[in-house]
Amino acid sequence: MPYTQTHKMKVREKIVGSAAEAFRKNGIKEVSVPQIMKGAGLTHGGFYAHFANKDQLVAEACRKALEETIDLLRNAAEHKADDLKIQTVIDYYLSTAHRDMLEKSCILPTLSSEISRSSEDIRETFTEELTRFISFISGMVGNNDQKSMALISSMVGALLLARSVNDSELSQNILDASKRYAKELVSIHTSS
Amino acid sequence: MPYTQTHKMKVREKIVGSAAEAFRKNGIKEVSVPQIMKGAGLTHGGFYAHFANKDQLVAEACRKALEETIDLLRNAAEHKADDLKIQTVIDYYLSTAHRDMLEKSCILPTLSSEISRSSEDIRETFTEELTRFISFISGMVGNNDQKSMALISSMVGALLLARSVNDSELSQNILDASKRYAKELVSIHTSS
DNA sequence: CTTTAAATATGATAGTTATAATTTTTTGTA
DNA sequence: TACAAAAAATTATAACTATCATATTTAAAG
Repeated sequence: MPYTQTHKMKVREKIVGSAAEAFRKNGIKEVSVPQIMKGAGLTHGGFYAHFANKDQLVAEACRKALEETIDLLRNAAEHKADDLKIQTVIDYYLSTAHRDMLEKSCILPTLSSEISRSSEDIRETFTEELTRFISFISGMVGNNDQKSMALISSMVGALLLARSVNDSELSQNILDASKRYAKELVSIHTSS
Repeated sequence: MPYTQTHKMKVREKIVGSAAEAFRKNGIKEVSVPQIMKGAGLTHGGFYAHFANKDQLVAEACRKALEETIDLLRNAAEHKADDLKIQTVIDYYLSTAHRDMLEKSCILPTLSSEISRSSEDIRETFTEELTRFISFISGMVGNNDQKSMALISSMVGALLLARSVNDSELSQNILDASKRYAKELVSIHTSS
């Protein structure tokens, strides 16, 4: 059997990685299969030896990207005291660094609207990963899923809007306002 | 001069309206000029007698859609007591009706990510209208712009995520959680 | 009515897309 | 070193895109 056993897997991973970056930077529909393959150092023809179609790649790229984001946040919060973990996550998520680091950032603000219009397979994968994300945040706010969902929504919406506006002061204000209120939200006592 | 003076204006409005609906339902890139013109009852060729290019139409459609949303929310809150206006807005924005009424709904969750990657003209128009939106909400929360921005981010993110997931129970939970915390946020006393 | 300019439709162009078939290259094994 | 099978590249296709040039229709003004 020519080529090592792991070779195809590695190439496949490279394609998924190329796609995960390109999608975050430019959107799913805006990035073509040839562009993705070029980003992985290949030509477009070989694509269908790895994936049945573009949708399958989209689903995998979303999974990979969301898992990377969870890992990143987990690492950032790892060495903090328990009650500071969520603050760290909020500060990171709503930082200008995260706002401006498009191709490595969280897919939720960038790709969710396209995903909501995508195939069932993509939405299925996305839902699984978002559920994981909710649980991850929930673990930092006293296992309160409601609080976690509200917090995530808040951060996702803020990053989304902060990226859309043309005015850097307004953009910063949106981030700061949400940061402040997200932290208030964390400290609200709830019966749930 | 053949055709009435108002005729071209009316047709133009019709095109903008068709675009505003189609974009919200399917995204900007996903909707072609021929599709928009068909939606307005016309053929594609005449498009460039009305607009210099697609981007110009996108900017106008975004302006129109955001102004319609503000009007809608204003009307919904109009006859409520002052301290209930914002609750009404939150309840409407995070309702399943609004979630499911894609082509008539607020563009912020649906189009913001595409807009963040769009031309300067489009972002400029978007920023103007978002500023208006922030002021509108601010007027309902004691002219607190920070609170307004945090609230809008929260609602936008929640609607976005509620639409993306595959699981209607999770979708409802996201809406409910954000509704609850948005209301808590409104009642937080702030020094700003 | 007839004219005429504006509005709309038809048709064309050059580019891009996802996908598939075919050819070429690669590389572990015999 | 030669071979076989797998991987990747080239090429092809049919459908779509934004935009433009040209033709046709419309309806107001004479």
